Amino acid sequence: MSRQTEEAGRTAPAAGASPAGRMAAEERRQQIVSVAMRLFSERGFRGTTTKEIARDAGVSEAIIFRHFATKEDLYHAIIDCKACRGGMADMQNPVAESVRVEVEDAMRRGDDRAVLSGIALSMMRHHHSDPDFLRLLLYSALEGHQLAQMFWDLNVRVLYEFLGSYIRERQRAGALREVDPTVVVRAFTGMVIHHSITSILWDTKRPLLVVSNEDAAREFTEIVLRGIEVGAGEREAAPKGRKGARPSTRRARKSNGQGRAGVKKS
Amino acid sequence: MSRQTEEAGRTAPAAGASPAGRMAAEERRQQIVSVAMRLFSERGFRGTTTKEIARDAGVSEAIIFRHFATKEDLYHAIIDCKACRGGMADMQNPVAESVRVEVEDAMRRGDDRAVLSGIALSMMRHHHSDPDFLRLLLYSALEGHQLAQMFWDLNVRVLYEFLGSYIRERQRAGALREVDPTVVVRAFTGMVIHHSITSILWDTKRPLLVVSNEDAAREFTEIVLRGIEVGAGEREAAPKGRKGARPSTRRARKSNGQGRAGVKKS
DNA sequence: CTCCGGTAAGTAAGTACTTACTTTTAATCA
DNA sequence: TGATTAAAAGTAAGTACTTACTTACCGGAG
Repeated sequence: MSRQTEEAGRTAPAAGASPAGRMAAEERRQQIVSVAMRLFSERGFRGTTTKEIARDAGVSEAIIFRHFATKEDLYHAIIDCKACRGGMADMQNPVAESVRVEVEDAMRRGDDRAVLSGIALSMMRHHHSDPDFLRLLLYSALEGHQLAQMFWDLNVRVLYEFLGSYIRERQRAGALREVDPTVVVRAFTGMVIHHSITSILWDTKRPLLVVSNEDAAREFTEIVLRGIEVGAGEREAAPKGRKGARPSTRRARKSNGQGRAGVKKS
Repeated sequence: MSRQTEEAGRTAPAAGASPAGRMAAEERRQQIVSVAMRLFSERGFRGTTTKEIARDAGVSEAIIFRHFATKEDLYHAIIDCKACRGGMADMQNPVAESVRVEVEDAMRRGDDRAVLSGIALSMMRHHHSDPDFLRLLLYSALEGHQLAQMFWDLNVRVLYEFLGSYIRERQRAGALREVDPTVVVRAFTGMVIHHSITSILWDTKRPLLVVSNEDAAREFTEIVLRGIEVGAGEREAAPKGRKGARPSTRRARKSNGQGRAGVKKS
């Protein structure tokens, strides 16, 4: 008993503002969702108890179940609140919208560096500003909840099509060499996402690499772009590898045409 | 139930006649560890019950606690069995050893492509041959268990030093441009690990990219290497970014420690 | 008064872990 | 050889506690 004194101030009848006394239903609902999201992201869905959520929200456990029929329901509320947002597909988010406009503008100019680093920076900023969401997503993927699938379809697939078709276009324009665009997208997003995950999840104490988001975005962009630009000596020639390496483009295009690599039904 | 007939035939120490139920202690211990590892990797440590482990091992729950004092103990047995193995640091593993020899040989020859694709291929093969371990690691990192930290220190740190110092050496030799080697390692491992995680964890149905480990290793290697090789027109010139991009090397070299000329061997 | 946000005190089904007991195995000894 | 014995593999049925979820009842604002 009286365990909630620490957090909620126990409705504190004192004249001062009671921090979490009585809330309107919708307000309380929001608060529970946000507390639950934090805890799910820390301990996973299975690893979080409704009692913990209640304690952190400063209410009794029964309140949770007044607002949400089941724990699973609470999870779905989080999805509704979060799943669709946060990626390039998020039209509602004004920040993401401005990034999209900026990136699409760079696309029109053919400024590959601005395109890639714009995307990378927007992803990294999102990851770092909302690390809980990254953890939530990872847990969701491991635990097999639908948040992961939803995020994948709503954001990742969109990004692959968006970036992939841009790369294809630039290849037709002769600016980029012939590599499977899907491989390039995977490589690029791999750098970015792995960097975020690493610095948020693993590399916290004694970090191997400390770099600002801006610098990281610039470096990654530079590596990938140099990696896929047509070289000085291969402007008009057949797309061949140099320096005695295997002509790696051949294989990739083969695996592309051979089956269902990358390109979907369209 | 004859659930236990599936795994681990019989005890075999004395003349046959073991009715497939009873095992020698060490054998049973091993079996429990392997069952637990599978379940932990599927549902996480918190999400797996000792009852489930017992059922899948075909014994009663009490047997688990005869072999392992606590559930946590069982987790530590998994660490002992798995944590140190599986990376470049694993000297016991003959396969990893041969890869290491191969890669070090390529390093001596200065064959950058063989170095990078050898490392990438070995990582990817390991991920795909033991996907449980990848999931276990991710769960471990999220749940804050020490397996993650141990793996990080024993494998990731080693790889960063190993690859990083090679890149630094090749930069001194004038073969690679001046980027922070740590950034390059992060970019490269990011491609590889993200690709593994993506294809194992997320991209299972309707995959965005289907590519063999060999092709992926070659493509990633090609992108990164072209990305960090000195360009045709910048052999002797000061290392500057081109195409109007910022000179991204500035920051990176600062954190690197500004390597002097001093060519080693090639 | 009467909603309605809030609580205390449940419940049944888990949870990790234990106890008390039986069966199998293999070495020992009359 | 074959009965004796002790240790180890195994089990059924617990214990104390936690879990998601319920029920019955407050009390202050409109």
